[in-house]
Amino acid sequence: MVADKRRSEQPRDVLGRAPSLADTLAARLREELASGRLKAGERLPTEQQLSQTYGVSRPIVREAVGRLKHDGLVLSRQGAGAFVADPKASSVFRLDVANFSDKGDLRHIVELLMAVEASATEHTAERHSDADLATIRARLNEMQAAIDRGESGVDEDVAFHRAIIDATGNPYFRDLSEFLDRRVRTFIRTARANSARLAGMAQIVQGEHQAIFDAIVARDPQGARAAAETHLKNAAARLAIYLDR
Amino acid sequence: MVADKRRSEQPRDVLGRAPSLADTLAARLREELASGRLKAGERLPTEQQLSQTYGVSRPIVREAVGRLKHDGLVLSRQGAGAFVADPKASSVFRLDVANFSDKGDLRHIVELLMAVEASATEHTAERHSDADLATIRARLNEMQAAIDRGESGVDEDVAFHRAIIDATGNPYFRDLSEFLDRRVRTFIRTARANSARLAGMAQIVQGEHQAIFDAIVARDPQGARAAAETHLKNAAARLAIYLDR
DNA sequence: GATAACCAAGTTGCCTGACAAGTACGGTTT
DNA sequence: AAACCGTACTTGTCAGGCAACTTGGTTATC
Repeated sequence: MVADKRRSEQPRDVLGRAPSLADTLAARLREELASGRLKAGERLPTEQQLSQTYGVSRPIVREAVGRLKHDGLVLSRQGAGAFVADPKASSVFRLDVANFSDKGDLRHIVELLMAVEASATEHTAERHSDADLATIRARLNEMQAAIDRGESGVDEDVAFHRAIIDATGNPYFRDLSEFLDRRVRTFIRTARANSARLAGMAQIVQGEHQAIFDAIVARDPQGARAAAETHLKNAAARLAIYLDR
Repeated sequence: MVADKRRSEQPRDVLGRAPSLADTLAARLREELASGRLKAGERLPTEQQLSQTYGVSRPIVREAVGRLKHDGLVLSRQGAGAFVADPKASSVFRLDVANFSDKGDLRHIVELLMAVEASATEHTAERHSDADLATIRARLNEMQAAIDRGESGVDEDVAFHRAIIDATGNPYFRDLSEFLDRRVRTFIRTARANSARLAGMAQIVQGEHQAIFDAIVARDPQGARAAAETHLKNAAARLAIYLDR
């Protein structure tokens, strides 16, 4: 495993990256499936045919079809062929956040994040263990310590929310909100970077955190949900400020 | 950005399909990344090295790495190599529902479904158009018609909820709840198949639908959320009955 | 001596051709 | 008519090779 010394030179994938042939072919086939020209259970053209139709080699076709298989859209049997999978039976879900810079898109993401986090907070309020509570309290204190040190506390902020979500014991909540959180909060982080009003705002955020924590301690699900919702709503509002500049 | 430890790549024993080499290799590499032996920004071994290390041909390595690229875990630049992607920057999320028969897993799924649908219903109540409302009403009537014909109305049930979700205009709500819905409701459908108490229950369900619809019409977000929550909670309870038998 | 142009090795992207393993279908045999 | 079998077809895998691109060091130039 050779280490790359120039870590700052992380390749920018989003822009400038020419899509590979397999990528474009996979996209076209996906379109073909979505359009309904190929129905569930039907057989796809053979790799040979596909390679001729689209003018690429068979390994490329294999790679493209392999992705569809990976995403649960097709199934293949050696010797028989590849078949369109029944969407009802598909067990994988794929979420693509393509154009994150788009403001409408960001709003949609935040809405989903709010739905998940508010519900998770509610659940945690009604079924947390003592150990869960101790962890959450520790994160809350760390956030305060970061603020006292004059830092933004964004990382501690994330950790606090994550502790709450983890306490639900629901891996789907955990994974989904971790993903959404990362997307939204890295956005916030970069947006905040040039801001001067950092210190005061962090303390306001902390106050909202305290309200959430108190409701959890009191085992008050409704209150916890409400506190989480206002917190997230405020966060979205604060975010909007930076978006408009 | 991957959601699950129970990767579907390894034990695809569902239909007896032996996992392909590319599948298993992809799973091993994924493990390698998740374990942290390879950190973000580092370069992966070359395809040549990988093919020697794991004793497979280079096309197989390409296919495996291609899946990691597809899932946003790896980025590659022609001539330079393949690099571990920064999870923070990853823009794809993958949700794997591997062992759906597991009861705990089903509960987690239902919890997520409830979170998404309740929030979506709330949003629709506060910002629906007349056209949205007309569509939802149509679905409600179709459900009633199905019940009057003595059918279970499961399809119409799904369509009703889907109309509400669509009205939010949030594609992430739509896609996610469609996926979860499909998983849960096909389960319900098969569970219900042998049940005799079908007719009466369908009418009860319809009553809950009516409550949701009324709250939406009244543009009462809180009421809509509450109605949706009770409906989903009841649905989960009804489901539990069939699970326990 | 510092800087710019350049070259060679290494790497991924893609291709052709081939063989093995498994499947489907039609013809043959019983 | 039913069971059997062989052949063509399809996917899974491998080997080797060329083109495009990146990188780092070397050489040429000022």
